Amino acid sequence: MVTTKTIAKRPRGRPRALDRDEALETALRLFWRRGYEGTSIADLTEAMGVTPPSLYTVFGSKEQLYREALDRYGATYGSFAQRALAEEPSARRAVERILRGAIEVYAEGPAPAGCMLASGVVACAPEHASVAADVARRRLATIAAIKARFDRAASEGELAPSTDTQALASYYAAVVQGLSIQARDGVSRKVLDALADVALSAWPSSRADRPAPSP
Amino acid sequence: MVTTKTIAKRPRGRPRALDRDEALETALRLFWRRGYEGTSIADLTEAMGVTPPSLYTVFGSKEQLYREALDRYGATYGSFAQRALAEEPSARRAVERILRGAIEVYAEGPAPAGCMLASGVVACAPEHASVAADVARRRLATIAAIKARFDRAASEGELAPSTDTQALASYYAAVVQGLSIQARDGVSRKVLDALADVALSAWPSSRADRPAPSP
DNA sequence: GCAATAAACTAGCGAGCGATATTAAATTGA
DNA sequence: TCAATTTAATATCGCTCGCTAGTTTATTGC
Repeated sequence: MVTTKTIAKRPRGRPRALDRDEALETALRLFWRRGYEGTSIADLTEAMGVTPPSLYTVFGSKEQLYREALDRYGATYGSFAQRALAEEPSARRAVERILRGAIEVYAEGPAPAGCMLASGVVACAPEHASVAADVARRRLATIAAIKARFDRAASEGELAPSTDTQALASYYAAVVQGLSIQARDGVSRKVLDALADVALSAWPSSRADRPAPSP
Repeated sequence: MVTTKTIAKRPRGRPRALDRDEALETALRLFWRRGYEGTSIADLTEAMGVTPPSLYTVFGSKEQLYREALDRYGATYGSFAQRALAEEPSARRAVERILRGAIEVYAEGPAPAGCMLASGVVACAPEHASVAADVARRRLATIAAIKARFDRAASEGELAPSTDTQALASYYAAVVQGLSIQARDGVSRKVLDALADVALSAWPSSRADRPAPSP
């Protein structure tokens, strides 16, 4: 699925000069840094070292290439969230790992800064509405994944059964989205880490045993 | 400063047919909804009901028009934050009003959704780097304004002197930025309000009197 | 009324956009 | 060796981009 398997006998015609995987990584980084509308076919083909027809033969269209780049982002740089949700023993620890992982990728990533999804297509021309809807869907899916982990935590007793898991998931997703913007704006890693500390202090069990005081 | 004063005697030539203020509001809404790169001069002139030369006579260039639209946004739709910081008696109440005000504007605004600044130019083509830098500068200025209010609160005793006001300001700014993205993605106002409740529970004085328990 | 002034519109600039028809090059099967 | 097959590069396509030179229209001062 990732590459043309070397097992299959070489097909008939002229062999591919363009390495699909490598070209996709190149596209990912360009789209990540410049966004969908800010990246042109000329930018992409130049960075890949090919001419437009090759790109279109392999990827179909700019929009299809972008979606594949989003898939790849989710499977690589952006995979820290679902890995944390799947691997950590508690929802609380998963959230902490997500925030630290986000800072790691957003502030120290390969070249750009911020999240390709959170800081991807947000406002755009109406002719790109379907791309924007796709990106929005992926963002919402991340929130849903966090909520699912919180629901499990509620059923297991880690969180009170009355916990508003939807709100809590949206909340931590919002923090991650804010981290993405501020990482791009050049806010230092030290401040981002302290920001995450504050965000983690809102975890319900930290205050479950007493009512919130009114200032 | 806002309009050509009616006191001054009419200038010599043909009078302006394009209402500057009205045209700027039109531009603001288009840029807000579609972003800088997603809005074309043709979009703008069509919506204003004029031809390109009129726009260029009045506003100079697309980039200058965008910056003026950002100014106008800050003075109108986006003014809730600095008004809250200036008017509320405590930093805590200012923060609460900022979050509620953000939800109000982002989820119920005139037509678009989200914040023109937070969801404005984030990733873009290198030729628009100066616009991106301007937008980033405005976002950072908002954080600085919140921090200044927190510093005052620390000096007045509302916050502990040891409070990391920079982190706390970045944190609430991040929440607002996340609200902007999620409002655009169609997250319901009910969830956004509950999200804000969680965010407010991280306010330091809510937990200042005891150490955070480790789960 | 008429020159001066200023803003409006017509028409189109050069450049870049995403995408492709056409042709040349490289490999396999017979 | 050579037809068949597949990909790569050349050379654009039609369109839209931000922007403007040149002309027309509306108003004021004299």
